[in-house]
Amino acid sequence: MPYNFMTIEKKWQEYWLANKTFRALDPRDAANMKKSYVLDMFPYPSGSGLHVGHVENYTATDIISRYQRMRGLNVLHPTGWDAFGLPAEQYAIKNNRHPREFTAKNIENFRRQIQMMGMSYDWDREIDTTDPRYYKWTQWIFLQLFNSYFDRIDAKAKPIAHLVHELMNENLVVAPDGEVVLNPVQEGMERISGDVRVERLWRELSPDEQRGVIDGQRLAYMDEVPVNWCPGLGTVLANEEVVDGRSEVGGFPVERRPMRQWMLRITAYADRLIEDLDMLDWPESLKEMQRNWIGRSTGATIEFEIDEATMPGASSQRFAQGSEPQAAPGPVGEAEADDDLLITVFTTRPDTLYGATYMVLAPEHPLVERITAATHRETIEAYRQVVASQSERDRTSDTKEKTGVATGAHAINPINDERIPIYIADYVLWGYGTGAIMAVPAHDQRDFDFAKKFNLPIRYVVRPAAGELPQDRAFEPEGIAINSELIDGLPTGEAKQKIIDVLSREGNARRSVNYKLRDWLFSRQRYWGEPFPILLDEAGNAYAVDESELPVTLPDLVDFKPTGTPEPPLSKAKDWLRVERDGKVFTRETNTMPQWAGSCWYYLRFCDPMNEKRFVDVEKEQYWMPVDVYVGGVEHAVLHLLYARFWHKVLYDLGHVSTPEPFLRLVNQGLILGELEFHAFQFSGDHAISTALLTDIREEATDHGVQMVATVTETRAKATGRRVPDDQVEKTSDGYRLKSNPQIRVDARSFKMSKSRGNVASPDDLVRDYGADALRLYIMYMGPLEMQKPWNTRDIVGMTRFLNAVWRNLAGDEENNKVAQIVDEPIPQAIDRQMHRTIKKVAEDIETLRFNTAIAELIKLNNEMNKLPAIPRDLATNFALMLAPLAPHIAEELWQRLGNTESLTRHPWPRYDDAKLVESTMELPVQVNGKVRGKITVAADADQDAILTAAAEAKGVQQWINGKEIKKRLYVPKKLVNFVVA
RNA sequence: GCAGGAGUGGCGGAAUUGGCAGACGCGCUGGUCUUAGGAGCCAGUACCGAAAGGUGUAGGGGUUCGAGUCCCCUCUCCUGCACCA
Repeated sequence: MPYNFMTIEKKWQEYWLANKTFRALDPRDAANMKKSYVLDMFPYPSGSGLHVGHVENYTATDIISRYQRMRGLNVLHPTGWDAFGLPAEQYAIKNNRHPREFTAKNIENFRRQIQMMGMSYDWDREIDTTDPRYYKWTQWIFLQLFNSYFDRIDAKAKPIAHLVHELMNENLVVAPDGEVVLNPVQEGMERISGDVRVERLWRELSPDEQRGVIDGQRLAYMDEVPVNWCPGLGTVLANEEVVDGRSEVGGFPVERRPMRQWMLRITAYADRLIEDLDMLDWPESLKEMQRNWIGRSTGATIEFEIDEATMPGASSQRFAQGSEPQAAPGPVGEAEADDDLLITVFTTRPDTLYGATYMVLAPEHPLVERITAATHRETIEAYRQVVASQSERDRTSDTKEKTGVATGAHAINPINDERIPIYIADYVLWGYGTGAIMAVPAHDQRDFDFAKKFNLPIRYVVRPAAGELPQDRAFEPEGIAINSELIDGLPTGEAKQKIIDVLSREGNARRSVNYKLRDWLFSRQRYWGEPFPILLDEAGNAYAVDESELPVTLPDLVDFKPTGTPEPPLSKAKDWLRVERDGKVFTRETNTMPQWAGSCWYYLRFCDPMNEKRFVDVEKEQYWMPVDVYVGGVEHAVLHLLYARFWHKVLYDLGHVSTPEPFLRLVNQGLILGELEFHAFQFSGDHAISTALLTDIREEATDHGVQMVATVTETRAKATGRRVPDDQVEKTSDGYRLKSNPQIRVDARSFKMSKSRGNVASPDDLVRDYGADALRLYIMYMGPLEMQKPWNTRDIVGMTRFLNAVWRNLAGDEENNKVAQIVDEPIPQAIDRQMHRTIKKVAEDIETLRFNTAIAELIKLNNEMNKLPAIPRDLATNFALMLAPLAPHIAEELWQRLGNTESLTRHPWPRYDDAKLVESTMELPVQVNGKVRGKITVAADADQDAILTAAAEAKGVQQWINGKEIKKRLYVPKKLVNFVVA
């Protein structure tokens, strides 16, 4: 009869809850305890409940937390619910329920499941992002963003009030493009009057202009941008919610259309978000993902004049066009004045300027209408319409041939005054750089392909430092400049500098930095999200709701369905909508915040979750932050983790938090895949196929669900795979084959768990069948935390056996009257040494998150205990303590049965004695020419000569060295002996 | 294409300042106890070989007394990004 995990686990879960065992102490109560903040990525409480991936995540941090409590640390280990979001809302609409009701039910289920796993959260700190007491502060932080701007000189956020102050004092002035810059007079320069580009003083602006300048600087601002509008769902969608031009939920078509939206100025933080990665202990791959996402590249912006003599009939008449372009994120303002027709390009290779033989504008570029020759208008317009109708995916498909059309206009290359034609083409993206390029076909493969197709000249201006120039493709690496008058012979690095220097004297170029990152589209036309704390006047100007009026609660709508138009559902809340302030009528902002909002700062709220006066108490924030270990899935590598860092930095700049980064150490747990599947491949019919012909094995969706298919190379036919049980499969030298018919090849692989595949492991079922402790152990034992690994239910039984054996050794089995013998005797020397080794190893392994080997050590020690006729009490005690972080329920029960009355949660981790680790003798392998031929056992303090002598005489060694010249005798201390013979 | 990670028995995986490859678990084989066992216990389990011995960490080459580990080349798989100028 195995131990009754059902009863024991329930008992201890109730005990922990009732006694608030895992409460973190506030700094004032913590004396001089060292703190540790151990955080999970808190769950979105979906309808399908806890996933084994959650269990992996939360078990890992639970082990760390429990271990650190035993180490005497004050541990903050909280959880909560990231509960706003589209799935709940969709479900509610479909089932005619309120999302709040559905969300509450899901939270309850998640809480039950998490508690059933024995997670040691401090439940007094539970957070729900949909609770007005929480989102009050989400709104408050939004107002911090709204009321701040990014000071480019100090590279940090400051209050808008400070900006106004500086403008009024004329330390800052307003540039023609609306940017705020240092007053040149203050810099000791004179303002040049009559220049179109002159900066203006604050007092020279009208009130409306002043407002425009201020609003244009806010970190939270409104702008007209193209968004993913999904008429079927009646909402905009984030890019990640759009798959192949259709909504991920429901599969409705998604179109790009410009809408006035709230944006957050994350681009201002691009550099700091990259630089500060260096101070973080995060996986290198994840840092790289963030760097790539931000996509910083350095180079130059260069201005090309348009040759107006070549624009016969070009007019400023507007084209009818579907989508309006987004303002260029590039640092150089657009040339607006009519007499100043310039194309600004960004390039990372200014050294190839002599090789620029044409230019390309993105089809959406506003200059296109102004420069297109009358003779080209029709083709240009037709092309622009084709592009506008294409989905993002069609447009960026990599197999696509280059397309484009000429505008008939020409530009002047500023370095050599050459006239070059201007095209539009969809391979130039409006959203990146300035939306225009100088095309250098000799040194950019894309330009090369385009030039070939349109018969444009290809001029090599860089040669490789060694070797030949290619003939049939672009030469992209750096090299030595050629055919480039001013820079001939210069290596690429110097050539770049010189070109920029020369051109910048004329004002035609400057060094610049470009980013892929765009400002964060922060509003959604949904009901189930945080309302913006914003009032709009009749002109559409935004005003912050007074802090004293927070939270702006989500109105309790009966009809919260999308309107079918871009008008958000909140516009139906007529009473809520209208607000009067100081005799003026305002309308509330009816967009809501995206799901990311709540998770951008939840880790701060955990420090002080009940505070009604502040989002987090100063002292508590200083004590707990930063998060010491943060564990979660890699799916949040760029979105959540970038957004949260951004918010944190804004709060840091404004003095609200004390650290520049929120998460010091971050670990991604590896994905748990479904069980290994075997698929046998054959043609339809019974013809076995020569399996060597099978290639490109993959999944394919059919009417009957997902199935495996493979291409048969020579015939280009398809073979389908049928799933077979593993006992029908054998491994051969050349992959897996069917036992019954070795002709048939079997493909073995694991897939992501999914309902449609039917390979989802359910924590509820597993806990019922094996218990929480066994499940925790199994998931941690599967392999290293960070690694992707396949599920295998069959293996869990190993952990069940282990726990049963521990139970037999330490608690006995009362029903079979085999009560374990716990004796108050000293621990026998051999097992004592192993116990000390285990104490050391398990601690090290938990600290380095190698839970799999920690468990292996405990299994080994228990296997040794099996052999003892009776278990010494100290050994039993230490074993229970070591097991506690990993399998807490059984450990508490054993601890109690060993005579302790209090939970072991804060009992000190057992100590090991270094002296006990050393052995008096050691066994050394003896190698001859690097091969092990024998073993010797010698005293641990034996000297080298004695060891070598013993080794030479060892059994099994003699025959390999007898009669041979020993060239070398190696003794690697405490490792081995090696004889090198001729 | 670019970037990052990985490749070790039938399966999951151990072993890293270079030093006994396969810890530990699953599975499997034999034995034992049992009315029975999805329980327990004992023994075995990388491959070839009767044995002696030989061969083995995706493949090839190199450094070294000694390489899963370090260096070079190649292959495969995973993950992310992808016309980013």
